[in-house]
Amino acid sequence: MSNKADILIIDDEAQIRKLLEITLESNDYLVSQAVTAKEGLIKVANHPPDLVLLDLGLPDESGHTVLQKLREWYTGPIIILSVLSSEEDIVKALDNGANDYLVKPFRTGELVARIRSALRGAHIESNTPVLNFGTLQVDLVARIVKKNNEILKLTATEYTLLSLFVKNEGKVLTHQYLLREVWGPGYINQLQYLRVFIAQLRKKIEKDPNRPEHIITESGVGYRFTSTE
Amino acid sequence: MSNKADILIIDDEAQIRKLLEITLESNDYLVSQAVTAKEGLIKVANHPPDLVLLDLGLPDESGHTVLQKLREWYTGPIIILSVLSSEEDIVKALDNGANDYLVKPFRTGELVARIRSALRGAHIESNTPVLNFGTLQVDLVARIVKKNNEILKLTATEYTLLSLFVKNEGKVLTHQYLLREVWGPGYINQLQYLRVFIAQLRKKIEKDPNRPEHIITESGVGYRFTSTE
DNA sequence: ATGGATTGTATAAAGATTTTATAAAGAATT
DNA sequence: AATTCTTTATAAAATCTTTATACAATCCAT
Repeated sequence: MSNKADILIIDDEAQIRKLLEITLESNDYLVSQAVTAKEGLIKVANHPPDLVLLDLGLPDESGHTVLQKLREWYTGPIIILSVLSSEEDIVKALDNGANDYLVKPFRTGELVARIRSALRGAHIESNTPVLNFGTLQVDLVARIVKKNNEILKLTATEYTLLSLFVKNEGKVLTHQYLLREVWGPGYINQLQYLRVFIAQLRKKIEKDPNRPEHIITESGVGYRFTSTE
Repeated sequence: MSNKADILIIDDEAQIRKLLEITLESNDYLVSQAVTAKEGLIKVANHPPDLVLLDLGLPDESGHTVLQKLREWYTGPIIILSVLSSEEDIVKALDNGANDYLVKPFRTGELVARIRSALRGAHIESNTPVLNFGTLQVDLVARIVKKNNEILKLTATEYTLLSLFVKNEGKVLTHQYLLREVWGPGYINQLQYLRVFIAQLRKKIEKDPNRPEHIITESGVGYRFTSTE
């Protein structure tokens, strides 16, 4: 366990990656690299770095999409590097959870200072894409749910519902909110949908579906997800 | 009771201050202002804001010095706004503890996005506000009430009533007001409803429901919620 | 201070609403 | 065409709200 911070560069331009590699390594960082969005997401999931440098102009997927996917679970700092200099792009990236945004070409000294600043502000958190709730495990990246280490077969709707719950552990989620998020704004009156799927989810994830420990009913309001510990 | 973040502007240019004031207030922030370094430091000390916007070109003292003095104890986000665009200035400010650095003239949309990002990182918006009243805890966002750290099971009506009380701690709430807010305008004569639910709430939240410490009867008028400390 | 009127509390059964369980019909996917 | 998933429907169970009644405390005029 070295105390060097490791930084993942996601950028398709070889030149930029080389420049960043040299700059960062001479500043005592561990550097890993990814060329495509897909590769980047896999690398972050397999070995979450202390910081991500993300280019918005990737060949396979929009950088904004990558950012959103990362932010579903990755809590470390993400700094955007991009040739796009419009206010729209900058605001969008920052609001999607980027910590900083530098327009290419950038000055390496400034980049390194901004990296230092971002790492300083980063709270070291668990930061694993796998969330544990007693005997229940939820992997938000792989979209895999396990009970007692056995993979559960959830339908798309069931998974969407469960992911909302685990991302908001402890909070009461109202019927309306859940219906809007899972089925869309036009379905906030279809309370019955929700009831059926809550029952199905409980049947799958609870030890005893008749005495649920994870999905708690808040009568007249909604449901709350709790961990048993 | 407002949860607006408050932002302190330290800048000697009246024009900039006015521009920032209008921009920030229209984005629902509370704004205060200081014209000199000295005034700025005093204001931060007297009432630490959630975020500081600091100009480097102050008349009485260098912005870098102000930054260093602030960082001796102030841990909230500081964003530098400056006409100085040299890498040296930027690196110096960031290494002195600034969270971000924008070169003037800046785009207001970008500034506001960077403010949101900085506040997000400072966990100002994210942590749900938990109100403490002795052994009683109320989390209005998660909709969870705890007594001695145990989650209480409140019905929807009980929770609505309690939330009115905690939002108006110390104030006498009249029977009429409570009936109108909880049951609706058509129920202001149903004093009995209120009495039943006050009794139920007391049974759940009070140490000794016969000698209530939180929900105090104001005979002939209404009820008042108090914290025991 | 006493007694009657008002205001407040305690309790529980009746009524209404909400939730669960179950399963069949309809869509979508493979 | 078969399988899986989603929607709709219905009945039963559980929970919550309303209503009713009895009793206690407080207030106020005598």
